Amino acid sequence: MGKSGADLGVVAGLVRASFLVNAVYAESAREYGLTVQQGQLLCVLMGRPYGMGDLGATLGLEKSSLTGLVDRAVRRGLVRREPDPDDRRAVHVVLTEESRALAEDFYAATCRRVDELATSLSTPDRDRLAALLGTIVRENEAPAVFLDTLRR
Amino acid sequence: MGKSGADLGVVAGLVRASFLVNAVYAESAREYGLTVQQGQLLCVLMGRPYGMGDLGATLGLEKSSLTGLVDRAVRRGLVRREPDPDDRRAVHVVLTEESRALAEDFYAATCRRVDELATSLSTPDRDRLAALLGTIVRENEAPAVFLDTLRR
DNA sequence: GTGCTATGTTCGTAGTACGAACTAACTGGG
DNA sequence: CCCAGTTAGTTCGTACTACGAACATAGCAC
Repeated sequence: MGKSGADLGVVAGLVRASFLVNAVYAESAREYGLTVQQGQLLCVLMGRPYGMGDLGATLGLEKSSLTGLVDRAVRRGLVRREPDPDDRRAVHVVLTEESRALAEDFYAATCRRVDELATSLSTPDRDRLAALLGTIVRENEAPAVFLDTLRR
Repeated sequence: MGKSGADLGVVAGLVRASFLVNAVYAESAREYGLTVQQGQLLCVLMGRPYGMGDLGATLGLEKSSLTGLVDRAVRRGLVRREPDPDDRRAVHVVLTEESRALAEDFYAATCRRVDELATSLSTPDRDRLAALLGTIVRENEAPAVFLDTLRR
């Protein structure tokens, strides 16, 4: 079976829903004077500091791309590079004190907006959708680009 | 209720699933020597020609951004600007003969990859997911950035 | 036919993303 | 101890993305 029947429905649904999420993410970022990538960086770093290597793997970027992203984020005071005490080549990228609040506001605003995309669903449908997407995310090892642990 | 319980599950699920879809889309585009935006442009134009205005609305871009995207696509022979016979200010952006095949290959490859994201779901679960995402897409009037009409 | 609006383009700026080439630091074998 | 090879990040050049402001034309309404 695999590729027949309602399959295209799933595919088009996923692609178009992604398009909506991207738009909402961009709108949120803009509201906070961030680019999408900077917003994503903040959301990742809310969880914990990362080395450049891990950060690139998480965001799906080449290291050369990441250097620039972090440079610009440093210039805007969003993050800091801290030396790794155990490895003088490595750095830890960390949120600054000022940007932690910004990151949390951005995160909350983005959650609210994404949540609103699903307002037309009933509570049980939301739960079903969450479970189905959860399976996809788990099976494909989507990195922690957006926290899940602040529920309630 | 609104913001309690498993809500964050839906939000994080949507955001992370989008991240997966974006990655897959980028991988597909790369395989065909396209940028993500050029791939998106081809997918939109597969349906029908668009004027710059409609195209910007569909892709969520300002007109000034679109001019450049179309310029580069023209330079690569992906699309053509045709004069609108009824309005000498307006143009229709159209796929070229050569790029139609490319667009269809890209579309098919992307479908395959996105489909693979959901291989761990049972057929009824896929149908449920398609229905739930369909509701979100419909309620939020997601534009036709990815065709849905080639279903069997 | 003279203002108003709509359709696109141009220009300047900032940011994104990549690969190739590079530097510095760690690591393991001898 | 030392050196070869690996690993962590940066630099550089190129192409592309996206925006707003300012612009030129063409249609439209009165």
